[in-house]
Formats: sequence, structure tokens, C-alpha cells
Amino acid sequence: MEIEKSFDAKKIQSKWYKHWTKNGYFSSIPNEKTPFTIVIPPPNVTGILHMGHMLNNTIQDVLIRKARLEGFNACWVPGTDHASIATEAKVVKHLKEKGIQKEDLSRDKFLSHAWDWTEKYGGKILDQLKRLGCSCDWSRTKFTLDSDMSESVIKVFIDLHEKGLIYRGYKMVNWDPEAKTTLSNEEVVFVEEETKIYFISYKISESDDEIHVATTRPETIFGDTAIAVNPKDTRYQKFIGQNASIPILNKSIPIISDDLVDPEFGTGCLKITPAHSENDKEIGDRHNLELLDILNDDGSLNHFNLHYSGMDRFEARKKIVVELNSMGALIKSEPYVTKIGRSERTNCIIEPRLSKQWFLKMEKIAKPALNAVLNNEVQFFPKKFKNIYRNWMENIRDWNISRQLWWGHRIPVYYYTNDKNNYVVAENIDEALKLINQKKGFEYVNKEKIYQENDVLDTWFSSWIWPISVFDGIRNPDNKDFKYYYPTNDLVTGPDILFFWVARMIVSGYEFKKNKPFNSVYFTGLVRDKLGRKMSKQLGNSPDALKLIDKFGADSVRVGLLFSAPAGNDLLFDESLCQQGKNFSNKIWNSLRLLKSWTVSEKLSEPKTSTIASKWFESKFNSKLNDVEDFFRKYRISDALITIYKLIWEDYCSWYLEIIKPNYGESIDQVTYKKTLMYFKKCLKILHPFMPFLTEEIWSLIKDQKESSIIISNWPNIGSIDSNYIENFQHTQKIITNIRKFRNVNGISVNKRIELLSKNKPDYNFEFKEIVLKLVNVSIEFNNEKINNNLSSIMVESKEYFISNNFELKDDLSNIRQQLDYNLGFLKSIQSKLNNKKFVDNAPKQVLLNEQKKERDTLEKIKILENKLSK
RNA sequence: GGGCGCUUAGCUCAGUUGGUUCAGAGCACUUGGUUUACACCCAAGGGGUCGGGGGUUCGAAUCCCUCAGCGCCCACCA
Repeated sequence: MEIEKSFDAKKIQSKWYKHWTKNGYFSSIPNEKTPFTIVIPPPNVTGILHMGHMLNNTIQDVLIRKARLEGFNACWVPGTDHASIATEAKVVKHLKEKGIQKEDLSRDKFLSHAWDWTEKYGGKILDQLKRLGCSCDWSRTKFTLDSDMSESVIKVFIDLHEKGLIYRGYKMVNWDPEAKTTLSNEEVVFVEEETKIYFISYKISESDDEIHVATTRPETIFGDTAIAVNPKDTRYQKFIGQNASIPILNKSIPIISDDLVDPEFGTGCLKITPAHSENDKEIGDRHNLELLDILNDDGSLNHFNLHYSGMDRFEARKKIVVELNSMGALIKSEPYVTKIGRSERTNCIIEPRLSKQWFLKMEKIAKPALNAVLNNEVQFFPKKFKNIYRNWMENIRDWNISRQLWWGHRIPVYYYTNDKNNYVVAENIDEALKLINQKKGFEYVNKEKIYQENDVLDTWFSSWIWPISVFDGIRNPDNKDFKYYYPTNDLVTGPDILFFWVARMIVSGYEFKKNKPFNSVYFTGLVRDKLGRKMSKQLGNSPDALKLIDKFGADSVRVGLLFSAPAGNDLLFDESLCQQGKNFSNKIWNSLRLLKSWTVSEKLSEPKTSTIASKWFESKFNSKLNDVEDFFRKYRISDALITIYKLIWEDYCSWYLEIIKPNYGESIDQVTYKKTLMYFKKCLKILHPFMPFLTEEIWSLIKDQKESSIIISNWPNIGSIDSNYIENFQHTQKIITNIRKFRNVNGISVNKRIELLSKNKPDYNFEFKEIVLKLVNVSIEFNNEKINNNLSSIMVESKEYFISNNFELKDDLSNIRQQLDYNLGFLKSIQSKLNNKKFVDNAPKQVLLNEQKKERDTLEKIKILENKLSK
């Protein structure tokens, strides 16, 4: 069969993906096998695939494909998130472009636009994951706004409310003036920015004195209700109890004292705006100060602000500064660097604002989740996130779960009077009606008099139950799927949503199911460019994920990403990594071509070189597979991949194939051929999770008739490892290397050498193999001799030399002490080695006996030294 | 301010309880090589005071102290 010289990924990718789905290899239903489950971190429904997704989902696919090969019932549940703020913002923007204002639409009308949008653009990202090769069970695809998923969310809300964990509170919250909604603390990102600090003079009433305050927010002066100084601050003692006048407004406010004021900062005088600062609120509460909210929902100033009413807050700041200056109330302004909070979604500067919102009490329900991670019931990889998690969970604050948006799960709270303190919580309006009419003291009401809360729930309030709700475990706790798949095995996600999502999922798992949602969490790093910068649209340094797949093939991009992605470490991505992946594909492809080019003879005996090579390779393969398994256990996916990469490229191609390949024009014996085919298949199997398309294609070209797809073949077992063979061969490799070096140094090329050796039949394989054969024999003898001489093959010679030299006693007492210490130390090292399970398991008997003898010798030596010393 | 982590080859990083896989890997680089699977290749090679200083130890990349630099999380900042 003619096989093309280089591997073309494009030609085969969609073919195999169709093959896999058509045969249902991805789908999973509960059976007698052990399940292995992963739920996808649901991407935004209207999102598009970026590098972070690619990394994250490649890792999940590697884990799930490996589990499938290992014979688990592998189930990877895909889905998308409605992402309320992000999607609503997109829809609002889209409508605006069409000349439609959200404010002009009814809730229902807006939602129908949002659904149109979602249907048009939604789920594209899932198709993109297919191109990457992700083996999700697509029949289980979920969307957080699906009716069953929504019902679960509502049920959970009702449950928590009944437990008294949900309350409506008037608190300082983060207000996003662009999205016009509140945000949870986690949704606010603080970044240091350059701004200005203004020093403003307030006149003391009925006096010529004035008091100076420092503020970065002069536009809030109309919300001031006091000026505070530290009670111990001698400079301002005289003012305490007096009044000062707000410039422009000429409103008189009291000067009070409070410990919270830092005399060192600014002027030592703090203007108090209780409605727009947490600290000020605290001080305000202590002194019974009035709360003056001076902002509109969109961030413009409201009617309290005289001629600034309706003006945007930053515009007003400029104008107010000008006015203050012109009236002499502005002392000075200085550049100032402070941390500004911005909305994670809209990037808009957030306003602290007092507002009535729904909150979930976290402290009590967080405890089991904290303990679960501390005692490793849920394991974090890498471990460092355990402490970060602990820190957050131990200081957890109540979760603001309401959002002033329409796109999302509408809070199931029904009011039945104008007083919002009178409400019921129910699954729907009919249930609500029943509940209301059961209440004593209320006359019969009908549906028209009931109105539902306008706010929707935070997006994360639906995703925090994702591992439960995708299996319908909230509505039907006893259903087969949920009982079978939950708890899931691994969660793969970025550390940026540790608090948003991971922590809360663990909380919800224990709260609703008394069980963890997953065994392990693998935190990926951030994908950066090769200069270490974050990928961003502005910088234009984020490669188009799909173009990369087109250019290099999905397999190459997958391994390109994984080559340098140790868990939790940021990944500096560069296209050259994909090129490396592509080169690897080609290397493997060509080893297939080599195999296919051979004619197999009838001969049933293999040459001695082949016997040696195959025995060596078997041991080598097993020992590397052992390493790979170990890396997987530690979730060191990159290391596992690199181990396989080297095993295939160096050990299989460069050494094994070079040794066994027949001379030019000759055929290969059956035994060697069959073994080689077997080794190749084993290599492909362990590579399959990383490079599914390539391995499936090659598999199809070499498999037996009775064998089916590689995707459902089996993960190889670790066979016996004969370390003698590995070591002997290592020795041989060294000698061969030296010969090659010698040849290079002398500048004689292989071809020239061949010419010299034989003018009739140029064959460097011949020469190479002769050398191998001779050297292997020599080295086996050499090593056996070593063992017979009671010299451990794992002891480095130099060390032996060192030790034997130090055993020679000098008649110098000052040296004896030192020698004693040396020997004690050496004894310790031998003993620790003999206690080491790994060493005992792997060392040949003779080596062990040898070590024990050394131990005895050392003890003897120590006795002699001690005797000498005591004399 | 509280917490966590990092600093090892030109780059990205491994390096388990201190010793014998301890100074490593991949990439990059240098040199030599294509009539025979693969130049998307083969072979050989150069490169590091393990951030600085101090300590413990017979022995330190590894443990302790200290200094310097970098990063992350939380809180606060008029």
C-alpha cells in the first residue's frame, strides 16, 4: 500500500470524529462497570473557543480517554452557561445597534430577543470543542436555563430559604452602573490606577476657621453627612462637636470623632458619605448619621446634587473641582495611586452603594466544604490552592445572589402586598397563591394581586449545583444516573474561578447531597503569550484557536499546549509548540511507513540483535509506562506526555527500530515483525488520549480484523521490568555513542565509511547492528562480572572510590572522630536505602546482600573507631 | 496590613524523606551528515557559584535564619 510521505491531519479528523460519534463511543449509560465522570466547566453559551478553553478541555479529554481505555464507564457531560451579565450585556448592545432600548421593552419581549440571540449564536463553542476532538457525551448536553436545570435552581432556593439561610438585607453592595445591577464581591476586580486626591476646605460654622479633608471622590460631597476626626488627634480637638459647611451646597454637617479615622492619612479629617462607602457606613451607624444616596442607577448624580443632577459621575467630578477651585475651597490636588474596583464583566468602575438585596448566609454551610478540602476528601492539584481556599473559606462572607437583570433565573419570591416584607417563596405563582391564602390574617387574594420579585439570581447560583443538576439529582435524588455518576471524579478548571465556582460547588455538594461533588480538582494555569503577557483582544496576541487547528491539526495543537503546561503554572504559548507537535505526528507517521515498507519472510527465528533489542524495549516500555502512571496519579499531565514523547521518539524509533530494521533489500522475520507491531500498538494506545486522531488513523492501518477502534481498545498493563536489561543496554548505548563521536571527530561520514568497508554493498545498518550485537554481549558479560565481584551495579564507581579511601585509617586521633562521623552517616544512608521499598523491590538479590554486607562492615568499622577513640 | 508561592542552562520548567537516577528534561543554539521510514530527519556537542549572604550537618538545590527580586489571593486605602 502506498502511504503518503507526510501526515495530513486535515484529511482524517472529521472522518474519525464522525466514526466515534456514530458508533456511540462517547455516550455513557449506567452499567456494571465503575464510572469515571467529569462535568465540563460550562462555557458561556454565546462564547467562542479561546486558548484557555483549548487547554482546559484538552486536559479533560486526556483524562476521560485514558479512563475509557482503562475500562471505566467514562462519562464527560458537556453544557453551557447562560452567563447572565455577559449575555444580557451582549443582547442589550445588539438591540441598541438596532435602535432598541432595553428600557422600552417589556421583560417578556426582552427575553424573547435574548432567546433569539442565544439560539442564533449559542452552542457554537460546543461545535468547536468537537473540532478539538473532545469526547463528550453529547446526548447529555445541558444548558443552565433548560427547564429541568431551572427547576433545580428554584428548588434549591426554596430549600435554602426554608432553612433560614436566605434573607433580604439592606447592605453596602457593589453596583455596576453599566449593567445596572449589583455584583458579588468576587465579581469586582481591584486594580491599581492613577488618579488624583483633592484637598477640600469646609468652613466651620459661625467662625472663620476651616477644616480640610482629603478625598479622591469630590463628586460625593453632596452625600456628606459628617466630618470625622480621630479622638486622639490633638490638632482637631477643638472642632469636635462643632459644625462645618459643605461647599457649594452650604449644608451644615457635624464634626464627630471616631477611632476608625487614621490621623496619619491625608489631613486626618475624613468626610463621611455613609451611603457610598463601607467604612463611612460603619461610622455613620455609630453616630446615627443620615444616609444620602446621591446616585442614579446609571451612575449619574440624582436630585440631591443641585445643578449637577443628571450629570455623569466623572463629568460631575471635573466640574465640581472647577467650581470648588473658583470659590477657593480647593486647597490642592495631588496625583494619587489607589485601587479601583471594576466589574469583572463590563469593566465599568463599580460604586459601593446601599441597597436591598438577597443574600445567602455562608458561614455555616461552608464548614463541611472547608473540612473536606483540609482533610483531602477533595484533593487540589497543585496543593498550593488548598491554603488559598482555606483562607477564603475561613473568612467567608454572605453571598449577594440577586441581580437586577432579566436574563437568568427569576427569584421565586412572590409579594402580595405593597409592603415587600410580605412575601412567600414558591415554585410558581399557583403554589404562591396557595401559600398566601394559607396565611392567617390575610383575606383571600387572587393571582392578579401577586407579583414576583423582579431580580434574577446570580449566574453562579445555577452553576454551583452543576455536578448535581446535570444528573437531575436535585429534582430526583434517587434517579439511576445521579446515584451512579455522583460524586464525579475530576474537575478541570482555572484558578480564577476557585471562589466563584469551585468552592461553592463543594459547599453545595455537602449541603444538598452530604457528599463531595468531585474527588480531585486540577487547576490549569493561564495561557499567556511567549513574552508572558496575558492573552487579550487589545494586544492582539491571542491566536485564533480554530485557525491553529486548521494549520497544525487538532492533535498537534493539543500536544503543543500540553508540552509546557504543568498544573497551576501559567503556560507561555507559542505556535512553535504546535509545530513540535506536528513534527511528532510526522515522526510517528513515518515509523508507520517503515513498518509498511517491509516484506515479511516465512522465517520463524529472529536474529540475536532483535532478541536483545526486544527484551530491552519491553523492559524500557514497562518502566516508562510505570512513570507515566505515576505522573497521571499526580496529575502531571505534561510530564506524562513528555515521557511518552521520548519513549516513542528516542527509545522506539531511534534505538529499537534502528536495531531491528532489516538490511536494505532484505525481508524481516515473522517473529520480529509481530513483536514490533505489538510494541507500536502499545505506544499508540498510551498516546491516544493526547493525539486521538493520529492514533486512530494509524491504528486503522495496522489493526487486526477482529480489533475495533483504538478509542475503545485497552490501556496496556505494566509488564515485568528487567532492570538488568535496561542497564546493560544503557552501557551499550554509551559505547555506541562514543563510537559515533569518534567517527564525527575524525570527520568520516557514515557513507564514506560504508564505501571503505564495502564497495559492493553499502549498508550502514549492517555495520550499526554488528556493533550493537558485539557490544551488548560484551556489556552483559561486563555487568555480570561486576555483580559477581560484589559490586553493586547501581553504585557509582566514584562514590565507591571515595568510600574505600576513607575506610583507610590513619593513626591520627583527630581524624578518627571525623571518620566515625563519616561512617555513621554512611551507615545511615545504607539503612535508609534498605528501608526504601522502591529500592528493595527493584534491586536484584545480590545487590541487596551486598548492601547488607556493607552495613555489617560499616558497623564493624564504627566499633573499631569507637574503641580507638575511647583509648 | 493578612495569607500563599516562586527565584536551577539562552527560554520554559523537573528535581519526593538531605547521600548513590544530583546537577536534569524539552525547546533553542553550535558542529557534522540525505541515493535506503522521516531535513517536519539523523548524530555529536557546548551551557548553570541551583537569586545573594550566613547557619545546621560527615554531607545541602533540598532543612533553618537573613537580605534582595518576582508573582498570586484576601482585606483596606479619605
